[in-house]
Amino acid sequence: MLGEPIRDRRSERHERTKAEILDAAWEIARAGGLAGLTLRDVARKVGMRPPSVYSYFASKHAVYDAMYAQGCREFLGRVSRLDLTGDPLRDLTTGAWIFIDFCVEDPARYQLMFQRTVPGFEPSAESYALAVQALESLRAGLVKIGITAPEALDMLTALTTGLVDQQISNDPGGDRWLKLVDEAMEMFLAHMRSRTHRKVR
Amino acid sequence: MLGEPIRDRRSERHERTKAEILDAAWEIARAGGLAGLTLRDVARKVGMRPPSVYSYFASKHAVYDAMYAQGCREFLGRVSRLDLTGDPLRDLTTGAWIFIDFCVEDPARYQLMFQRTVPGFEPSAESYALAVQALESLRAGLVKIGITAPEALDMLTALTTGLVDQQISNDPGGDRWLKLVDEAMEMFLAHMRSRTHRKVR
DNA sequence: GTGATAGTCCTAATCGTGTTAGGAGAACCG
DNA sequence: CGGTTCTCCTAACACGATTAGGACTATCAC
Repeated sequence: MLGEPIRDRRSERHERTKAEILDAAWEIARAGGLAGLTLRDVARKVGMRPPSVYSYFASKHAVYDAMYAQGCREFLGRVSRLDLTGDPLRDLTTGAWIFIDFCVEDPARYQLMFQRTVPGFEPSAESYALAVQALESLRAGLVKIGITAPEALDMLTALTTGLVDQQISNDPGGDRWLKLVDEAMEMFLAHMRSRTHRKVR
Repeated sequence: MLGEPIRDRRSERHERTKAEILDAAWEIARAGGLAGLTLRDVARKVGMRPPSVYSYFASKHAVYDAMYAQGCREFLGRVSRLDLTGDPLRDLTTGAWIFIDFCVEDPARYQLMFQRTVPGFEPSAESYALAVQALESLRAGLVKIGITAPEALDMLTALTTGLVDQQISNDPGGDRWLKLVDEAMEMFLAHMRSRTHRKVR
C-alpha cells in the first residue's frame, strides 16, 4: 500500500530505461531480422545481464508487444498529420505513400505489425486497440477522399500490401518500383470510376 | 570406392525415410506454423531420436531447403498443367488462381517460399534454380496470354501477392474475397488495355 | 537517524532448442 | 568370414528464454 509514492518518483527513471531497452530491441531487430532478436543481445546492448531485462518486461513477448504498440502510435501520428488537397489521385497517392513508406522503411516493424510471423506472439488487447484506432483513422482519411465501399478498401489494401511485399522481398530498382506504385494508384482510381459508371448505367 | 553399389541398393529405403521425415515436417509446420517446426517433434513423429534425423538431413535448414524444393516442384507441376483458351480475362484469371490457390491452401508453404521469414534460411543454389524455373514457366504462360512488359508482370505480382496476404491474414468472408480476386483481374486487364491505347495514340 | 519496503541488478540453475561426438549393431560387399 | 557403410542410439554442448533467490540501493514512515 505504501508503494505508490515510490513508484511515482522512480517511474521516471524506470520509463527511461524501458525506452532504452526498446530502442536497443529495435536496433537489433532492424539489423538482424525480427526473429533474430534476442533478449541476451538486448541486455548486452544496454549493459545488463539477460535476467535483468525482466525488471522491465515480463517476457520477450512483452517486448514485442511494446514494439507493436510503439509502431501503432508512430503510424497513427503520421496518418493524423496528413492533409488533403481535394484532388483524388493526388490525395490517394499521398495517403497510400504514408502506409507504404511506413512499411518499407522498416521491414522488421512491418513484419511485426502486419505479417503474423513471430511464433507465439499476439498483441495484447491494449496494443491491439491502438492498431484498430490507427486503421480506423486511415479509413476515415480514405472516406474523405471518396473511397467508401468496403470492397474498394479491400482492393486498395491488397494492392498496397502487394507493392510493399514486392519492394521488401524483391526490390526492383528504386525508380522502377516508384513508378509502379504511382501506376497502381492510377489503375485503382480508374477502376473505381468505371465501377461507379457501371452502377449509374 | 566400394560404396556405390551399397548406396544404390539401400538408397531406396533411404529415400523413403527421407520422404517420411519431410511429410512429418510439413504436417507439423502446417499445424504449428513454420517457426514452430522442431526437429525433435519431427523425430518423434517418425519414431526416431532427434540426432538420427541428421542421417538424412545435414541440418534443420536442409529440411527447410528440401521443403522449399518440394514446393517448387509442386508449383511447377501445376503451372505446366495449365492450358489456355485464348480469352485473356479467362486465361489470366485461371493463371492467377494457380498461384493464389497454391499460396492460400498452405500458408506455411507460402511463408517458406515467398516470404523471407525463417531466420537464417536461404534456399540452396539447387533449390533456387527450381524456383527460377517455376517462375520462368509461369512467365511464359503470361506471355502467351499477352502480358509481356516487365512492369505489367510487376503489377500483377504485387496484386496477386496482396490478395494472398489479405486472405491469409484477414480472411474476409469467403465469397467476398473470391469476388475481390475476380474484380482485381478485371481491373488489371482494363489497365493493361488503357496503357496500350496510350502508347498507340 | 532507523527499519521496512520496493526496485534494480546479479549469479546460478532449469528447460527446450539445434547440433556434435562417438559407438553399437545391422546390412552389405568382396 | 572381414571390412565397409549405414542407421540409430546415448551423452554432451552451446545457446536461447526463463525462474529462484539474494545483495544492494533508494525511498518512505516514523
